[in-house]
Amino acid sequence: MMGERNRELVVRGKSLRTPFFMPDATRASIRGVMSEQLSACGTEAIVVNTYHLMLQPGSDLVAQAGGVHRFMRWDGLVLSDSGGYQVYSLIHKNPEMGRITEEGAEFRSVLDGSKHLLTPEKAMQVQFDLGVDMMVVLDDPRPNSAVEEEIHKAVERSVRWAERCRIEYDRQVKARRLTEESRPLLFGVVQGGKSRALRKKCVEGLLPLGFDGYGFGARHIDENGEFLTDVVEYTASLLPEDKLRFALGVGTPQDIVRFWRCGWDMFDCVIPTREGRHGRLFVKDNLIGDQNLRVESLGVDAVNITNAKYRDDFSVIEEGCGCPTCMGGYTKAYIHHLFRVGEALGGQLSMMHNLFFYNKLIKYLRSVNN
RNA sequence: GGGUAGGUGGCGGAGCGGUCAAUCGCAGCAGACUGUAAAUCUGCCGACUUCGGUCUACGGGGGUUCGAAUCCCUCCCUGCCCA
Repeated sequence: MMGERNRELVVRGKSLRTPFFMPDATRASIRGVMSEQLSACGTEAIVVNTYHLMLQPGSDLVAQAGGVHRFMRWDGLVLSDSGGYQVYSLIHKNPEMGRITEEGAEFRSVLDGSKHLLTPEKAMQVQFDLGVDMMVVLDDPRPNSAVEEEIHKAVERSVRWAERCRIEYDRQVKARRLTEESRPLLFGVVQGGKSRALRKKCVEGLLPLGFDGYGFGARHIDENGEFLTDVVEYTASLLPEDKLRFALGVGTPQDIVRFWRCGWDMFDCVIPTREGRHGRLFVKDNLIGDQNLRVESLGVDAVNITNAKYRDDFSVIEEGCGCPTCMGGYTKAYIHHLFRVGEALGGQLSMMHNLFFYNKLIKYLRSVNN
């Protein structure tokens, strides 16, 4: 098992314990949840997106606002994703949305069709303009179903892009006169799909560049939805113990525990917010007492609040839950009603419950003597 | 009383001789969602079913036709206009 699993780190003057979960505020917002409420849910750090904020409102405007923290009124930590995921979710899934060249990713804007070139250097500059606490190199993720040759090329390109990011990062730190204490952390991202050899090759390319932490990139499940335990565990074993290990886009409560057991300690995912907004609420956290953290015994369940059976269920989502929604006494019948009539408050109450649930899971992981 | 437009599945509303158990939207029932093109998307949505079909259906009744939600007659009922 990995070294110290529950440790405190200080990033730009703010402390944080591992492991931690960051909800995705892609466009500098957790759709309808205020910062005060986020904190009440136990959230300590969030993720914003380079690509989306670059297009709208533009990183220069965020800089003008005094940085993303001030802009969105969030005092906690902020990590920005590089736009690497959009290389995958937009371009690889829809070739008409742009193309990848050695220079960078040429996006056709999802907003108006205009063209935008996101180079590794640009990705760094934008993230510095956003003024985030943690940033990620631009990478080139590929679907796990891609042929090995394609993933091999993506690994090599990701390493070259990581190097360009590293160079631009150092340039920015110097130009902005940032110190060791005030500089943001920089994460490299390990690609390589399902292949041990390619993951290793990628790690070997990234380590000499010296990042503050390393991410597990691309999907962690295969085409059949099976968790790639071997490659997830193997990749973690290749990384220095004193570096942060960031499982990008992870995941379901079960997958977070799986990753954590494999040695990863940072997570971000849209699941708690998106599924909450879609009416799926996590309940029945039975973790307490199971020191082995067997995923099978997690006891995580979910209710679809839009189901007709909740129409007249006047109990809260989960008795004893400390989230703002349950503590506030909002019943299932009420939330059900809000979804029925299309009121945004239904999604907001649900997102808060799910975020609290995720943070409760994280707190439990911190408490487990590993 | 006269004229006129209509009556289609829970609602709205297509269809105007066969390929109609009937486009589509809403409502309803369930599901999906993993570095957010997602307050989105998918499936089901007359009854029964051994899922191949079977039955009852487009206001009621009666015709024409090989065949009618679609054409004709008649009755009933709505909306609008004129008295």
